[in-house]
Amino acid sequence: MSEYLSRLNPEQRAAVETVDGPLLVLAGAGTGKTRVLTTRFAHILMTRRAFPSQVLAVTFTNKAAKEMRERVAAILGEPAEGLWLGTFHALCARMLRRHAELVGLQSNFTILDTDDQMRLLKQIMSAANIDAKRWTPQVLMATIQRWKDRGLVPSGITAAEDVDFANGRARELYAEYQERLRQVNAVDFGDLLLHVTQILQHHADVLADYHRRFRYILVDEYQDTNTVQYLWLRLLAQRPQGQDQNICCVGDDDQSIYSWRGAEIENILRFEKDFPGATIVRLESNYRSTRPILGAASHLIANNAGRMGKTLRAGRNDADGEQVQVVSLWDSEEEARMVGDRIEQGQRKGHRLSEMAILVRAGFQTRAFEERLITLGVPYRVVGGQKFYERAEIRDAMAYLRVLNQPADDLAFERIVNTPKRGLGDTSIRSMHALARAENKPLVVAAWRMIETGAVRAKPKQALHELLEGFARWRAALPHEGHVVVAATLLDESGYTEMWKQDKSPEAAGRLDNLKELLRALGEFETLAGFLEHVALVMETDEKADADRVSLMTLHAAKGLEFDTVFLPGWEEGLFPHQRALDESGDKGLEEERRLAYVGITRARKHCIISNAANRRIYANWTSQVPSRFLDELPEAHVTRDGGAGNHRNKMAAAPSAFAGQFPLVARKPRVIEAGAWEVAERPARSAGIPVGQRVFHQKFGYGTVIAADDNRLDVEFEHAGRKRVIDTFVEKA
DNA sequence: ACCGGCCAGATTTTT
DNA sequence: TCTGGCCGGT
Repeated sequence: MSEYLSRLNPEQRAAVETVDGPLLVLAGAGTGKTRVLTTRFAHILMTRRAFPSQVLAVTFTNKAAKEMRERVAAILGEPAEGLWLGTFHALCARMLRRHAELVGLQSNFTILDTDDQMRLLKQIMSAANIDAKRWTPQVLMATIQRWKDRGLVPSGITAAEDVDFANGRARELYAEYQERLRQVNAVDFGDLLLHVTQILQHHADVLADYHRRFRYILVDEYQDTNTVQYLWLRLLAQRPQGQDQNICCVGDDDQSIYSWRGAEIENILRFEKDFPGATIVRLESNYRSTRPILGAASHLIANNAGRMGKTLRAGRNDADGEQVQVVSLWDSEEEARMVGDRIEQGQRKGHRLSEMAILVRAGFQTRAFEERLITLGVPYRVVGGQKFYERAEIRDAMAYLRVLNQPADDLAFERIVNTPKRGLGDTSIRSMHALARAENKPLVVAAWRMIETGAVRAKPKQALHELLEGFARWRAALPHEGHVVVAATLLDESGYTEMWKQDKSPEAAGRLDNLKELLRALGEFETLAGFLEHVALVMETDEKADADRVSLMTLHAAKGLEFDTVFLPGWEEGLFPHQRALDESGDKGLEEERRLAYVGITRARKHCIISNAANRRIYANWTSQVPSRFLDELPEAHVTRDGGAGNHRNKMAAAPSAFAGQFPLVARKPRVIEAGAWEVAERPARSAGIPVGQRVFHQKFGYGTVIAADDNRLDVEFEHAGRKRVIDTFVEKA
């Protein structure tokens, strides 16, 4: 037996060796999904069932694609060349470049970023006289994206579906948007899938060609596919009667957390119907986490209806371990202190910071933890957040490069024509637009025309002339000077770098560094066009995961990662589950939130600490928070509860737990420390019951008398500020 | 053409 | 509380 097969357990082997016919692999968290996928890929090649170019392997992220490529190469013992392995978008971009003319594009089309899309939509909306206050371009963009996710072209949208926006004009605006994109030879992300699907549907010869080419199809994270991705896959996988449909989809319905982006969990639930005769293999042996962690996660997710059904078993020999801990705290600041303290304790025990993570529901939550970690001097990194290629200076520079590459890229030209300021305001740009539209020519052509005809004032005219001549010069220099040198020259001569050198804001220096980094990245590509394609599709730089740092990120960003220790703060109603998910999607929304909780817990290998705060500052004021219903859904057998502060939901938890004190980490120590040493001046007494009639002092409102008390909230008649409701920890007895 | 002040909004975001 | 987008003044 081949060596690579011997390393698999029986269920994994079944998933690898079932090569012919449709196969769905339901892979629970930590069950070796990636190993199965890559081994299967290699197995197909090793057994000579197909050449590398005859396998189509699709992922959602570039990271996953990269990892698969590397691991397949490792098994094969040589770099895997000529593969069709990549993200949905990258593969579609590749296909679309080959057949662009079938949808009215040229093969050198531009892939727009969201800024460009937004600008285009704003133009279209204002041209259509839509009240931008009532109907925002953001909403229109989301609407169009959702249609594209569903594989709908403008003509495919029924009037009934078009009622939400601008009195049923969204469809018309969508059509106009698509038309404008075609005029500027550009596509947005959604178009990559949409156009290719259209091509495959309407051009039998093209489809037949891909059918001949792809003998095996592998799909990762199938639970996250949206409708258009599903259609695309089905078109490629479906074969005439009698031929095997060799499609293998790997996924986990319990980890579907992207419905708000158009993902359809139904796709995975419906697999057997879509592909009759499909085999289903379940991977349930978890090699990542301890038994209590698996027990907690399984018990929680069992509250969801409509699952494929799957039970995680502990596959590790050392699976016994510490209970999952639920810690209830007074407020969000105390929560941050608790997490910070435990991180320090872990550090003292020799745990690596890179093996600890704080996973939050919403981005704003990271701030409290950042502040705390800074105070403690604990290095951390925030994963996600603003990406390199989303920064303004990078987008500007990219726009310059796009114009250099393709003069007809109107959106890019528009972005930089007055950046840095060249005295070209609204008026000049609008007349430039008008001319371009009238003659159906790109903006640059219109700009030249305006210079020739003197349709602009002297000052803007000269600035424009200088810019256009610059582009001609830089473009001419490309062949002999190379793209890196030309790019550097361009940024200097256009005045762009000078703009940031003049800028006195504290970020300016960093921006100049980023521009240097951009040039370095550009140097790794042989052509400018290749670089632009890469940036449009990848949108991330290779992160150097060098230093030993705590990771801070959203639960969404954490999918697919794992850590020894995971902190899951903020388990409070309204925050997690998030109110908006409940409002907008009801029970479905709740179930997705629960899956998110499941994803969070299953990131942990050994220690999982869940917390909630009774009070949290949201925007300006303190709000009292009800503990999350998910806390009640955790099984007592695997959970230790500590700290009753404000735990209204579960009275039992307020009583000392039978396990309290058994583990050093569970002790109430953190709270004792903070009470004595932290913010004593500002936050003196923990209420300890302030009686009605008590005279009190408040930092902001001054002196007053308590007239009513309701749990932790006090109604106080202040001598100067009047009657206010305050949280009791904010006052002291006077 | 540009700057400063005011008001609304504030989840998640693989490409 | 903080930020970003829009409007009105210079």
